[in-house]
Amino acid sequence: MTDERPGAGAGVDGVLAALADPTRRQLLDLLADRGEATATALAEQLPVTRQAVVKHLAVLDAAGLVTGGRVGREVRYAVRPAALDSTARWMAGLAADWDRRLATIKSLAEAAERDARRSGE
Amino acid sequence: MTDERPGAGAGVDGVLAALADPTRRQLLDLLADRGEATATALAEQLPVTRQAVVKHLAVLDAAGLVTGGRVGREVRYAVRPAALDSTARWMAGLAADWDRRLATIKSLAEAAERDARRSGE
DNA sequence: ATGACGTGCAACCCTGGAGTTGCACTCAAA
DNA sequence: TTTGAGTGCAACTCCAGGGTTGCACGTCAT
Repeated sequence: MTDERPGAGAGVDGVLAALADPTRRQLLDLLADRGEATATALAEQLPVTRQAVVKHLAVLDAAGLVTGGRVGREVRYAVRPAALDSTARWMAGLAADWDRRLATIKSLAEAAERDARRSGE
Repeated sequence: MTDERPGAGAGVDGVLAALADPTRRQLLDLLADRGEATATALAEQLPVTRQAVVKHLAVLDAAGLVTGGRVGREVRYAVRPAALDSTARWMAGLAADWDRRLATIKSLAEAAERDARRSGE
């Protein structure tokens, strides 16, 4: 894992799914603080087992929110803001799109009502 | 539900949890297209029951992504971009924050290394 | 008034994922 | 070469939630 998919804005649902879990968000926060940490170290700061942390890190890694690098006999994980950032942009774009569509629909509805008022009543 | 909590940046995890489900995203897309629709109408466009749609709409409503209004014997739902937009901002802020923290940590590490190199070796 | 349509409620499966435990493996230091 | 710390793998439990079915309740039109 930790593969660098180049054209990937496709990771959005992965990021969303990853961010949906509170423990995972907490994990990311811890990582952002320390810069680097091993699964065991992180587990000590959380009310869960190391294994649980490992699984979460795997999910985060698959979502591109985190990278794991081996140093000797331990594995250091670090946060990577890129995926989060791109998802944020995607989301902002979506919000803008909704606004656009809703505005269009609203204006159409108003026009239709004007027409109806003019001819029918 | 559909309560307008004013100071709410607290809805973020609600929005994330809501957005984590693909069906729910699809539902939001359909709603953004039509502007308004009933649960039954939406269910016809999806491979799931009306009941499933109702549950999803309840979740989306609780997350503030959707509003339900009663018109006669039917309930019209509409998308509301506000919550999505605020979450997007929150996310962008978080990404920026991570960047900041990582930069700080990196510079600290480099400084420490310089020191070590100067005195020790 | 009565049938048809739309909604609401409740009980019920069933899968996925969060979490655990136990053990085997690897690497570094004594 | 042992000893211990850190990791990896696998099987297992448990429950939240996505989905369904069935029925009761309101609401509009005829």
